[in-house]
Amino acid sequence: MTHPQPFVLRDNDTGGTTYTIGELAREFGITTRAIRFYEDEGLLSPQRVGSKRLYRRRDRARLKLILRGKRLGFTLAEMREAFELYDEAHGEARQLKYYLSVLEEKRAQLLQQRQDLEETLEELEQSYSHCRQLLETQERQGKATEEKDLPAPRSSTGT
Amino acid sequence: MTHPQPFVLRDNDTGGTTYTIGELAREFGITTRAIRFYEDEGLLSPQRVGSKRLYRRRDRARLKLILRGKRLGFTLAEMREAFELYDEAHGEARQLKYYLSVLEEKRAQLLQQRQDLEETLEELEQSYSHCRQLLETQERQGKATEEKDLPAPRSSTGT
DNA sequence: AAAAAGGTTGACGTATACGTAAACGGTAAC
DNA sequence: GTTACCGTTTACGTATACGTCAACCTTTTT
Repeated sequence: MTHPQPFVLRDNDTGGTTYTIGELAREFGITTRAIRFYEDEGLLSPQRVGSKRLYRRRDRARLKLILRGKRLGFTLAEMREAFELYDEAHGEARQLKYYLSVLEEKRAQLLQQRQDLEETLEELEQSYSHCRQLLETQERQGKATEEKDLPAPRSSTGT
Repeated sequence: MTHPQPFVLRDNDTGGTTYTIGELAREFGITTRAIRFYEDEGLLSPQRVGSKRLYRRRDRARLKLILRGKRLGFTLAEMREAFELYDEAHGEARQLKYYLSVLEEKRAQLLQQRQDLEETLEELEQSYSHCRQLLETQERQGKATEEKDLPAPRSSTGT
């Protein structure tokens, strides 16, 4: 499995799929600035080829985790903590136990969030169908109305 | 229903349950500063009694919504928008339609978030049981270890 | 050789969501 | 009356997460 590769590495070949910073930025719809920032904050540590950063599958996976974490409201510091713990916890029992306690904490947090989410979704859907009912009633009554499907009908007498 | 109340209002009685800013802050575990800030940002508009703010059931409900929204990652600006739309949408079809489109957008956002959440929870639980297995294996092997249940076992040779 | 298209490191700017302190007003208790 | 406690406004400070230049390399294309 880990025997030396009998091939001559051609230039950019580091023995696996790699990505430039621009490719990742495009793929995930973020800026290169953001990706470098995550590195500054200790969340990524890509290889270097000359002065350029080279991202591998693991880096890409972490970036994915970062973005998902962000959507869930985790701060970059929290995620760095998590990554560090994960990296360090491969052995000693104390580390493992601490890691477990952190995981439980995060779990509780996510469960609370799921609760919030379900509640909000329900209210949102109630609001939605209530609105649709109102609309239907209106449309049956006043057929003389023009102007439909306007995108942003805020105030019309502005400066 | 809306006939004038035949009672003389006694001092603080505004005809319903009311709260001071301090009460709300304590109840929700936030600072009064935060509550005033939400008002500055147009998310709350309590009555005034003299110079003091007086919060009613509706204000409290909104505060609850604000805090839940925050836990879900909504910005204050987004929530103010939502409140304004809700308040304005009680009538005209155009407003209602716009409101509906916004609701759909939010719904999509929340569904994505639920997806993220479920994925994260699953990975977290896998990580959890993997860790526990590691621990059990270790404990069966090395019984000579001391020091258990340490809370934060980070590096010990710091400055 | 010159331009275009990527990459690099600073360094400063910005929006959000408050924290913190100052300086003041009202009122209830001692 | 003064201490304590609650409230008020004004204003500056701060952490997070980048955006936005600037000024500079490479490498490739023309």
